[in-house]
Amino acid sequence: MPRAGLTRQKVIEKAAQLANEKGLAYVTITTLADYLGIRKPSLYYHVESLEEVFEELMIYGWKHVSEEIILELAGLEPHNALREFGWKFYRYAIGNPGVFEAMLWYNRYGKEEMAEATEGLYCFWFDQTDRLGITRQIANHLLRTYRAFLEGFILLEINHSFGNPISIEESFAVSLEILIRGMEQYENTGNENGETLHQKI
Amino acid sequence: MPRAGLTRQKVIEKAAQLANEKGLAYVTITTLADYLGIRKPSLYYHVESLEEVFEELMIYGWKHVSEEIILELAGLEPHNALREFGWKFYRYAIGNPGVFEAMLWYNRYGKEEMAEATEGLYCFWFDQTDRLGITRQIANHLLRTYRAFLEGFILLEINHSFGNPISIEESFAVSLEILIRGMEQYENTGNENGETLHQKI
DNA sequence: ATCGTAATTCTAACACTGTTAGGCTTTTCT
DNA sequence: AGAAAAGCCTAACAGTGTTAGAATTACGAT
Repeated sequence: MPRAGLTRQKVIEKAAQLANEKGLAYVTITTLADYLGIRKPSLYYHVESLEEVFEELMIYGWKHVSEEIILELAGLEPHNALREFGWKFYRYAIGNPGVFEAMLWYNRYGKEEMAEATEGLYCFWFDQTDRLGITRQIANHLLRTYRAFLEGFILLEINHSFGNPISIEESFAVSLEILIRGMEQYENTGNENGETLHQKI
Repeated sequence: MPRAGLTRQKVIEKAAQLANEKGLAYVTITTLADYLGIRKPSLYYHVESLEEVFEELMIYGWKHVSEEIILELAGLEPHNALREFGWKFYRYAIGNPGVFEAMLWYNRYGKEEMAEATEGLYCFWFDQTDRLGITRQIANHLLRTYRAFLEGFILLEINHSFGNPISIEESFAVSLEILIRGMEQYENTGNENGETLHQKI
């Protein structure tokens, strides 16, 4: 039997593909092995368990979305930057629904790799809130607000949980305006020098 | 062998208990049968499948949360009503995490029973938005905003996905202020008479 | 070139799921 | 009391993730 020439990286990438095509729940040891053209037990040479595959998918997703977002949002006015941040995240998640589902498990595993993958996002966020004169204390709360909304909204969309026929994109647009306008009440109340960077959400 | 004297209702209630104690993922045919003191196949006399159990849990949750919320929020000023709505939902979900997880699947099954269970919530929502002079069109968008944030935030909390040690309740409080302040930009722009009631979200 | 070793894939088997088939008791109704 | 239905059981099946261990393939040094 000829070898498949697999590597851990390729396994994860294929898993990402499969998850995006058929949903994360479809990714099992069986289906993934099939998709890779090998037998189930052979997978365990590259990966420790199914759970580890999901964990890697999570890191994979946050790494990619961080890169995309940070690269393209430098130099925007804070409000616009935050709006575009929302849209970029949204488009990535809708375009990669399976990987997004895995991203939801962030912090379930306390890995260093995760901190590295998202460090750029934190910097970006606190950069904007600093420029808006928002306390670091509040900025941390607002980050949770933003994250909760984004992940919640996209999860609902992916699960087809919006029954109403009105435009989902329009709902998302309105929601961003709500958030951006809502945080104005906390602007220009903060110190110049933030407390600590590299916070977890 | 003496009978357990079970009924469909009791099975669902026990499933809810189990889900809240150990998490929804812990609820399986095996564990549930064990918890009820019967053998696995006996469950199928009361219930069609495991998926049906989850579906019933979802309806169960929405029914309960609707009742709680609507009963206690009559007569409040709209902004306060919305704030209290958020808190009531939050406390219910945190107090019943397993049932809440099942509630996330809303609209995955297009059941009539679901529409009935949540009808009260819709009425409550549109009652508040009407009084604030918000268009029904916008009110539908805002409902999605609110729902996405609530479900997203609670899901993150339940999954222990907030790594930062700062107070989660305070984050929730700040978030509600964001939402309530944010929607002011859409107030007093609507007609007196709403379009249609009983909309899906 | 060839031998030894390590890397990669395999088959076989295990414990665990949800689910179905069919038998045996207990309850309920006439 | 007798018939019918309801409620629970044991036995078995196909599917899952996972482990053990044998069989190949590839590679590096002699």
